[in-house]
Amino acid sequence: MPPAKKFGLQYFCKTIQIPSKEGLNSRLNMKTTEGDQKPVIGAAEPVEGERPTLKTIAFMAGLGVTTVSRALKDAPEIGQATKNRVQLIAKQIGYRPNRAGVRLRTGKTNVISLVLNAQSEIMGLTSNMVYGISEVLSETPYHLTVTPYSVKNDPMQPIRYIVETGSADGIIMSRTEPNDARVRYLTEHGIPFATHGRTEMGIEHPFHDFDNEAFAYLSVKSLLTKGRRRIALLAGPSPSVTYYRHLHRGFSRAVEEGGANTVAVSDIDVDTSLGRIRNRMEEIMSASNRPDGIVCCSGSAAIALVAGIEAAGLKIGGDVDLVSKQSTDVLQWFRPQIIVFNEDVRHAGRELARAVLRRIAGVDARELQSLSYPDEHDLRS
Amino acid sequence: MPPAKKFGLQYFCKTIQIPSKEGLNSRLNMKTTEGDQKPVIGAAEPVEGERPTLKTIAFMAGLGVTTVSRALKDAPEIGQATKNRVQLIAKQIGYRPNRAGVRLRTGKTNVISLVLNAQSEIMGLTSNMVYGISEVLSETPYHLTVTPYSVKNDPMQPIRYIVETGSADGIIMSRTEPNDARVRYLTEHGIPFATHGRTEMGIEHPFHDFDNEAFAYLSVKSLLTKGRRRIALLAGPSPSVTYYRHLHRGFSRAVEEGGANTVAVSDIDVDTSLGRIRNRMEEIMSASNRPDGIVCCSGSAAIALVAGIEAAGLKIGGDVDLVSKQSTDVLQWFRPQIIVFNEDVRHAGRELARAVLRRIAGVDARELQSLSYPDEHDLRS
DNA sequence: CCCAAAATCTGAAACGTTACAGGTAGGCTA
DNA sequence: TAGCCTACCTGTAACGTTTCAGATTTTGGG
Repeated sequence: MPPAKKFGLQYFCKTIQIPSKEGLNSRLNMKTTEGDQKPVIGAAEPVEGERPTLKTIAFMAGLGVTTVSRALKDAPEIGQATKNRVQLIAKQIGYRPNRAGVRLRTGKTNVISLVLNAQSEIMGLTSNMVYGISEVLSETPYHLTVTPYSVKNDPMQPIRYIVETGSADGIIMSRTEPNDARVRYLTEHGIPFATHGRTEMGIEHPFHDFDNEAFAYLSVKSLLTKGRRRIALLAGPSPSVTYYRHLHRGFSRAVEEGGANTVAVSDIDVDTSLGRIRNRMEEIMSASNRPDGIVCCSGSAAIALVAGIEAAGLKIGGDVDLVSKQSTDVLQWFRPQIIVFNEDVRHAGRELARAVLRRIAGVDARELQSLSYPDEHDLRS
Repeated sequence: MPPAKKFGLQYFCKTIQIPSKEGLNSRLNMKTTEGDQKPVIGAAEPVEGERPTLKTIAFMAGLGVTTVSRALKDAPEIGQATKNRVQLIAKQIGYRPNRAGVRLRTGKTNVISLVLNAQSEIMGLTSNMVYGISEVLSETPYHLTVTPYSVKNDPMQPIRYIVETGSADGIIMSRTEPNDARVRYLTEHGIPFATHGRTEMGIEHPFHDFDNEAFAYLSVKSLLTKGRRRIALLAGPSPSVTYYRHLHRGFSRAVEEGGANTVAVSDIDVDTSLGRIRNRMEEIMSASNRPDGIVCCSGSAAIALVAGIEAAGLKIGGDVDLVSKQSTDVLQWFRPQIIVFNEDVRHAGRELARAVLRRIAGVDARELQSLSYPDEHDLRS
């Protein structure tokens, strides 16, 4: 808004109280259009097109840079009239603090880093997570940087990098493990973070998690009411990621309560390629002791799974029922329709972002732990 | 690596040539553990746990900060022996330039910003794009920040923000329009960028695009060989995004060449919610002049589309054939199986990242334009 | 063996911000 | 009126880097 800028400059130059001679001179070492000419009053004017700094405002308001800095952050030692004036100028000329300056001086980066595993993309997870986080950050001075790492690499590597180079004020990470080296490391170093998923290591830290135990429990219950007695579970990567345990806990509890039987699904998990899931599923469903009810914890895996079932010549809804978690709504339109529970990953992103921010603000970790509950949708209606 | 650090320090302190008195003293104003004590030789040692800076290396090597800075970037005015020594120390103590320092001094942010529309998530697009870009950036000093914007908001807003605050060295953006205000703005401001998709405004700029014209052409051809004569197209948002035109061009050409007929699909495009696509599709397929062949340019839309077709009581492969573009491999396992063309979005991400980087390096825009060709997979085999 | 040129190296300044340690003016108390 | 306190504002230094304009040493030619 160049017109506002012009207005601001002219308007406020008029209202400057003439400062002492030294004060004035010291304010004149502003960038001039030509390098060598003597400092003249005119030369100290903010150059059109140059980004305004504290110095610009200070000159326009006839104040010191320090005063301006404090006025902008509402410090108590600055008079109200001055604050108003400074803040008005700042707004009019479109002042925005230089991030590099702040970062160099204070060490604050105003960056939140999302550390993700690039391989284990459960359909829609990354994007929804990113958008959820961004929604929250967009109203703050924080930027979001994304740091994916390959599943083959050490998950600690990006974390160490961030800590060593001080490149973020807070970290959000997924694929949390029961005994997570990253959680330990970050806690020891006092770096704020939040995890998608829980740990089991006695360290209190911010997290958001989907209640996978409830999901598995309810899923089995749902299969039981359909008369299914031989239930199988396709879970997360065993047992490295925590929610694998939650799934099994809820699953086993419901199976036992219902007096049903468990059919083990070996060799595949949610990380497995869809092709292998399909093939393995065809094998499993061709065996004599095949399950008649399956719980699956990923939408894309469910699709491969259905393909395998049908390749074995079986019919969903007839020979076997299927319940799946999904983190995007594609399964809604997938056929045959199956029972799904939605995990709202975008909501998780929002929660996680809020958690790190509040953690950075010093809130106790215990107050930043939340769970979201499965939300059943019987798509077969 | 604290052991290496220790080793480096001890080793090199031995090899320091004793510098002149002033030189030595001037080097002693390094951060001491206690604030007020007099500068002693020991106090100037790099503090364990503090991040090393140029000053640390300078002290250890008995050189000036300037020399170290130059030596690390292989400047010609530094002796080879010095360079080797400095670079060795830097490596041993794990020196990494402070980004805020560099950025403040040079204005270089070492950041690439991915500006995305949060709503128009074509299944897997965002994540694959992010991972593709990251793959390339991970071998450079660049970080990736993601700036999503709502489809309701002005697409220019995040772009303006980035330019005004100088928060990135380069920008990657999608949903390119024939006459794209962002492209014009960035070109005028001389900010390096690359677009996913082409413009038609006579400005040469780096881009990567999927050849949607070829995709549509080949798709129709494929339908024609199956005897389909009444062909419909579900395209991108009309006509704001450029590839809408490419799709139609390839589509029309093939339909004309084959002497077939076009069936218009109104009211819906790839941005429409899956629910509305399904419903609208049901209507269209219930009408008397329904198509018998459909080309669809998004995998998730195809799923909703199939649901609509089947809701109308029609059978894929029998009553109607479907060809779709997909940017992830879920359709592979979707049933009924349809003909798909893969767009490798991860590859696009890599291309785009390479393009911005080379653009930043000063390469001519015309050398940074690439197209990727449709890759047919008949999943029905 | 001397001097100029080339080869190396150097400190100071600057980028924009905030923390620190005052400074000044005005009003109040004694 | 002197002394002090409060309210408000100030300049300087520092964060880590690079650029500028030298300074010093080494080399080589005569």
